[in-house]
Amino acid sequence: MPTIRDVAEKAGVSVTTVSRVLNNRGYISEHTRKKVYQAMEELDYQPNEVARSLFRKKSNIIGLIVPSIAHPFFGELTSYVEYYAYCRDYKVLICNSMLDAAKEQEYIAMLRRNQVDGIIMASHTLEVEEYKKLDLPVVTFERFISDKIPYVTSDNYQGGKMAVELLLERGCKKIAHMCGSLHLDMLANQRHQAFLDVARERGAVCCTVETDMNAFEVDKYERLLTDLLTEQPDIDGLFLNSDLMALVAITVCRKLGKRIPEDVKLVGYDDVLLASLTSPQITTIRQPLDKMSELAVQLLESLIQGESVKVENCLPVELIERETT
Amino acid sequence: MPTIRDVAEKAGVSVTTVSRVLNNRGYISEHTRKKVYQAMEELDYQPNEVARSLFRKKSNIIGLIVPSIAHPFFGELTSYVEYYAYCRDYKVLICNSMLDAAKEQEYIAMLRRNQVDGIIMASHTLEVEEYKKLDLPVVTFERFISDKIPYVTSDNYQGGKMAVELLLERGCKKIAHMCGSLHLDMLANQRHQAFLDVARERGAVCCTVETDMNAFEVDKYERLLTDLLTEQPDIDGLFLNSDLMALVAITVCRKLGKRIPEDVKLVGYDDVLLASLTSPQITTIRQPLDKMSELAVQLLESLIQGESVKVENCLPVELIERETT
DNA sequence: GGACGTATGTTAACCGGTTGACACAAGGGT
DNA sequence: ACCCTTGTGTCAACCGGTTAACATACGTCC
Repeated sequence: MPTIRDVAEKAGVSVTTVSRVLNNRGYISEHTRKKVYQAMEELDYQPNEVARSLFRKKSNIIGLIVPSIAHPFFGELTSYVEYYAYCRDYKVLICNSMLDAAKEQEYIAMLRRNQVDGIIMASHTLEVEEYKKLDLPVVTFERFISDKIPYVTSDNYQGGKMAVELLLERGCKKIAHMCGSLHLDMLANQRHQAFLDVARERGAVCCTVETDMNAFEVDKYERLLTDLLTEQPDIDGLFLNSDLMALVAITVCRKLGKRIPEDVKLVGYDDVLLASLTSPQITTIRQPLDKMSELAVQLLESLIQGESVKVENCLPVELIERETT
Repeated sequence: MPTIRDVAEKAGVSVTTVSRVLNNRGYISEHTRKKVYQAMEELDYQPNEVARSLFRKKSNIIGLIVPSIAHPFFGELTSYVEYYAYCRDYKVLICNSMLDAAKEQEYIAMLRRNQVDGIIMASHTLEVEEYKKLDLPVVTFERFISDKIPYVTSDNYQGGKMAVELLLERGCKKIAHMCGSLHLDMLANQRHQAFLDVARERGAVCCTVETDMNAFEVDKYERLLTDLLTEQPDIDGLFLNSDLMALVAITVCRKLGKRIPEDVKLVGYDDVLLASLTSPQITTIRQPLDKMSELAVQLLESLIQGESVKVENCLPVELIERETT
């Protein structure tokens, strides 16, 4: 790899001059500028960003911690975050926490060692206190940590409400909600609150299935749903916290010989790409993932630049009715 | 952020001593080591990896270029690559080329600027020559560049062969293959070669649909498949180059009133998580993505360490028959 | 002829680590 | 008494850039 010295030599100028060209500061004649660019071209020179980062105390790298990029929701999220970050000249280091608290903490330490300018947290296995200690700019998805840490979310309560109301309107008598662990106070838990509130208000029978903390696995979903629907065969409405869960639910219903939407109705969540590609297509609550990701990147950049930002950033959800209701 | 100087001061030793503790070199008494560790603990010190990278000329970061992480295949791939890389103490910078050649080239330049130790390329929009010029360790997925650049692939010809043979065995008379652009000489094109060979050998009528270079979009697949199946309604077997395409094909067939597998049989490719979650579940050719990713990381690490490695790394595929055949 | 703007070079410090050379001291072994 | 091992410190150079301070040189304008 050629260095700035090689460029200077080749162009017949000083290192300072090359640096001035590179950073557009001070006086540079058109002639010299051309010579320098040409030398860079010939050497295929690329400035060493590691050296620049060290000096500037800014790496232009952000960390993104997700449970697993293999999960369609987080895959799409990552894709958007990377896109919007790159537009603002930030690179993304990815971390798959696999919903493992120790791993998540290790990742955070790693990101600090690597001097990332900020972190977007979409995995939350740690207690609030752990995040509060962080001296870095942080933006979270779907979790309130403190009034210093902005979060991006969508209107979970409204989403849960619309989902359940739709199920009841379509005639469901006994409904169930499948969600992740309710132990950590995630904003997504508001979906469950809405589920409970609406069910009570309308006098519907309801029950809840919490998937375990450490399981993001389809097998687990399948087992839980199979158990649920065999133990309580009169359940005729399912509200699922992700489209992936809904996808599994479709499979399980088919295996149990339950027709959708005749015998059981489903509402998923997220509206990932897949939701419209399944058979039947999944009725779901759409989170504006594109906008949410853009906003997260925007907020993080503002924090990095020392600006203060709104802490709560809640975007509207939308009911997309398809074929499972 | 505390520096090594702060640690030295707090522990009452010299910077050199702290560095020796950090890197386990030279003589250090147990007593001093403890003092230093305690100081690091108290300050919550993390060594600045940017400074270390600069000195060592090694960033312990690798770049991963994929078309889009939102695509389930590449999402899973990325997840595995990140996992195996992290096990070997490498961090991953992600790049979504979106199958855009200019973007891909920009990403490569960016990765060089950032001094990544190597690149895993799973997106290939550029001509072979462009990759040959790279002075970095590179491992590719599914593409032969030169005998200097190792590649990881699965047995594409065999995969194509098994897929088509299955379709014909199940009684298909007119089959079609949907694949990406055949323009660039990707190893995945061997699937198409196998498709043609087997079809000719068995005297089956066949045709091909190439998706456009720049389209990774489901809409595009849908349009192409709809056109195909309406213009040639006697097609009764589809071989699709990814499970995502197969998923779209299921939707299209349903819209056109064609039953699967009675009227049309499908074979997908990859065996991503989704393939077994759809209704009907997709018969597919399984690529051992986990092993392939691990191998890619292993190879890259070997290259980084200056070892020489086998150029061709081909893993076996497996036919997973499910419900679409 | 002096002031000023433009253009470039020289030098040195700095970012936060790592490393080698060398000095020095304490303790043990012979 | 001397050598060796162990433990620690000081100092300086280095990685590849950036930047401030200062010097110098050429035009040009008044």
